[in-house]
Amino acid sequence: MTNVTTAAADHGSPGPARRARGEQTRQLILETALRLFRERGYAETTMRAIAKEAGVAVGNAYYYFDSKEHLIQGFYDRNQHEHRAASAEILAASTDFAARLRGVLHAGIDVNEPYHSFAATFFKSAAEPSSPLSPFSRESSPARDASIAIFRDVIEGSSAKLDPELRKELPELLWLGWMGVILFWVHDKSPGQRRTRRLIDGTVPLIDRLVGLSRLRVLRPALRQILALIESVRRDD
Amino acid sequence: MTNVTTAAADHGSPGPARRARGEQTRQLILETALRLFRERGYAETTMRAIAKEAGVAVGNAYYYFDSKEHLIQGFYDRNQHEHRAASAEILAASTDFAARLRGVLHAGIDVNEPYHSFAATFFKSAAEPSSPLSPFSRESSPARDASIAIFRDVIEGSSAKLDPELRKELPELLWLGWMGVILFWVHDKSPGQRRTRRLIDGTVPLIDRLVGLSRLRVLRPALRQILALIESVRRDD
DNA sequence: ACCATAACTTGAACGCGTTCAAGTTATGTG
DNA sequence: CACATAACTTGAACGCGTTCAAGTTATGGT
Repeated sequence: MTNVTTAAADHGSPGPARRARGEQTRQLILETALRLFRERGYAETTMRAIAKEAGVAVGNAYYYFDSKEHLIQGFYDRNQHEHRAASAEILAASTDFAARLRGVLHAGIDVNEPYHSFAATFFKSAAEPSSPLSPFSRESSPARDASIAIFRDVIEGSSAKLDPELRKELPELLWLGWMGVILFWVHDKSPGQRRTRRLIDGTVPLIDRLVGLSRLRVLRPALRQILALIESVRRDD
Repeated sequence: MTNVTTAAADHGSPGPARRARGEQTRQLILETALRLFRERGYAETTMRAIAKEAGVAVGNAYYYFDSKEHLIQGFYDRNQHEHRAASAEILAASTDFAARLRGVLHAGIDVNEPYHSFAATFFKSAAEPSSPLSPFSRESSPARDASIAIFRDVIEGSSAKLDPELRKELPELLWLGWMGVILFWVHDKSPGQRRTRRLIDGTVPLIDRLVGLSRLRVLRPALRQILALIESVRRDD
């Protein structure tokens, strides 16, 4: 809200005439924070501990990050990139829609797996609608768009033939499903989160069949109805 | 965790040889808290303010409630009862499955409507898997079971004919869908949350049709596959 | 009636996230 | 080179949720 804070928020995208020192300190604080989160958990890591470990004053951390929660955004960005990279390999290997979708979903779980124990701890931050960490918030729209783009790739590069109207909506729908999988995963306490794996393996064939059916003329009215529903619910914010 | 705290937790179900004074204080604190939440919002209401307004020491509130979040459970219970009462009227009016389901969902939104602005504030508490406020937690299983029972009534009292296997699973599935509607509602900033209303009105006919289709012999294998998926995902915790 | 014990109540104190007025350091300009 | 200004850094202080040792009050057994 203050001038200082607004200026600090700009650090996200490195401008042209930016001092190097600031970015360095920012990275130092972020990496120290993520390391301590991994080692001790989110709630158990205090801002004082982060500052002390990074060798700066506690107020300095608040110059670069609006709050403790905002440090998590760095974690999101990192995992997002890892998911994209892991997905690229899978998408290069096959053109079968089901195989592509299944691979991308499993890759997403793989990437997040090491953080399962403390992902739950800060997941609540993401659930609050007003929080900038919410996957539906404006502040996470870059990350959201990047994530939706992965699912667009799943469809575009696949040999699956589907209704053109559905094709436009499907990436966002798959992303929504992915959020559901994440929600399930966070609550999944089974060893290795194998219930989440089973959920993916069981759901993908159903989606695959449904998507294939979308071109049948008999089902056209039903499909239009569903698409109209989505459109009507999306209207006005 | 301490003896005192454990004893306090027992107050939820009034024992036989319980002192009246304690229950009175408990109610006083809870009602004061809910009133202040409504007036000022959850985050803006401090435990000190609740204690002061109720005329007790702050430590006394912690004798009856493990934490500030636990005060919300009282809010849940109250709304749960209101939903049940509002649903009873609707369920007495019609035996049509779609009308019953639609009515119960709208009634649920009606009951929660006055609290929309601050429901979002404490919704994050419910999203954390480890939180006792999570709808999936063991501590909320009584409230969850009561909520599922409403959807069982929707089905049992309806004239809809459906596959017996599906009939067993459907109440819990509808409850899960209801949680999804609530999640949508919490994020819904449209005036009067009319997008949520549209979501309900658009989804209910689809569910109705799907449920009706469940008895068709051609779709039997697909249905069995879905039920098997649910079963496999439910296994082991 | 008496007292041991459980039920209840108190408020100071702790550690936390966060703020901010005051400092220090680097940079671009004359 | 000097100096005004923006960038950065500091740590004490604030209000919060929560804890707990110490009190007070009511109850059941004798």
